Formats: sequence, structure tokens, C-alpha cells
Amino acid sequence: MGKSRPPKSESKTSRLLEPEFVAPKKRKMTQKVVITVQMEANAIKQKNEGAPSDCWSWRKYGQKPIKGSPYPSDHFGYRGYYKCSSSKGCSAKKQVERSSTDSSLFIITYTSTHNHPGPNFPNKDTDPVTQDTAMTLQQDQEPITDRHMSLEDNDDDSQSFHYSKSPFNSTTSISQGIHVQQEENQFTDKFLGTISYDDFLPLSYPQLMKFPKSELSEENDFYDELGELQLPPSFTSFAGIFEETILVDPS
DNA sequence: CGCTTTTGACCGGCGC
DNA sequence: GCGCCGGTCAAAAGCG
Repeated sequence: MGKSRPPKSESKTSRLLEPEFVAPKKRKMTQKVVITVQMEANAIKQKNEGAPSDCWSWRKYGQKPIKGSPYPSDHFGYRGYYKCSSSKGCSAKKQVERSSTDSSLFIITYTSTHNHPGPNFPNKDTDPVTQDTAMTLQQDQEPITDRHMSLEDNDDDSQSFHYSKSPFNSTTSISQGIHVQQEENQFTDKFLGTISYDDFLPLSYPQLMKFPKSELSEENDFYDELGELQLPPSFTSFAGIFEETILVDPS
């Protein structure tokens, strides 16, 4: 499609004049959750090569070839960029790419947070982000098997969420690893807890984190309105589940 | 007809 | 300063 983009000196500028974007850009300090999802071959075929879906609705807004990928075309070697389409003001985004070595491995990177109730929150008249009971509330939705995620810190500057699940589970996903990253952050407090992956997705990922407030306050554009991010009580339980942990950092 | 996907252009950060 | 690269934009096409 031949793109004759209008002179950006207009379109771009007008966008930048929006009050919300006037704020000068601080240095980059992105927070993101990297989830690796391995799917069975059958599931991938059934789902039409699609990435594992969560309960949010996403709209694709871009796609770029992954540099250095051996695959010239096809779904391999490309990274898709998605925005939350459920709510207009929602800034939640995610990136989906396939592992170059394991075609059944999806790497999903979540950035920003949902600022609205998700579709799995029928009577959620309050902001799910601030719900400290949300973790336990959706257990009646579906007979979740003993999938759990164990959390522990990394030795580098980030926290690592290792997700492991029962080998007896027969759902589409085999195993998932969650990796929470925050640049320019080097706290080393240890953390260990359990949570189910299904609990995690409908929520906003900061709930999973235990970031010191002082570390975050600088770049908390969308967190400011959310108030204190506290972990649900269930989060303090220690994990003693399985240790067939999946790698998290593809790099 | 409205929403989503596709896709080339554009932007800004970063390394050299 | 320049080029590369990751991320985003937005027109057009696709789809239900």
C-alpha cells in the first residue's frame, strides 16, 4: 500500500500538542512483563498460528521483522505490536513474537497497564487494578488445575517470575515463564510467592510486583492514579510447587 | 458500515 | 553527525 503520509510536521505536531503528551519525556524507564508461553503443536494449529490469547481484546498496530531472525518471512521472525482495544484511554500494550528456536514458544511482552475493568470482571464497578481481592475472586470461573507460578528474584537488576505448572495439565499451554523487568532498577529484596497464571492476566501486572515505591515514583505516569500497589494476601504464600521452570530471558 | 489488520513511513534513542 | 533499529502512526485494504 503506497503510503503518502501527510507531512508529519503537522500530524505529529498536533498529536504532541495534546495536553497529555506535553509533559517532557523523562528518561526511559519502562516496566514490562515478559511471558514466555509454550504451546502444544496441536493447540497452535487449532488456534491458527495465533498467539495465546488472554481475556483482553487487543488491536494490532504494527509489525516488525525481528532483526537477526533466520526466517525471512512467515509468522516467524516477526514481532507484532498490540494495543488494548477494550477502552479508548487504555494504554496497555503487548508485543508478541515467536521464538526463533522453538516454534511453539511465544514471547509476550506486556507494557503499561489496563486502566479499566477487563471483560472477565462482570460486576466490577471498581477499578480492578486496586482490587486486592481480585486474585482470589475469579477462581470460580473455571476449574483451574494446579498451575502455579513461583516468583523469585534474579541476580541481575530485575525480578524474575518463573512459572511452572503441573505436568498433568492438558490445556493448551505447557509452561509459561514470566519475567518482570524494570530498567534502572536494582533492588534486591527477595520475593517468593505463588499465583496462578489465570489470575494474573486479567489484572494489571504491577500487582505482581513488589517494587519499592520510591523506585517507581519517578516514572509512574499511569500508576499515580492507581494509588498504592499492594500484593494480595495470597501473594505472600510461599511456593513449594514444581520446579520445572522455563527459561525466561531469551537473550 | 465500522472495526481490525496490513504495511510502508516516520520518529526518537542509541551506538559508533 | 550519521546511520541503525525498535516502536508507532495512519492510510488503505480486509472482514464480518
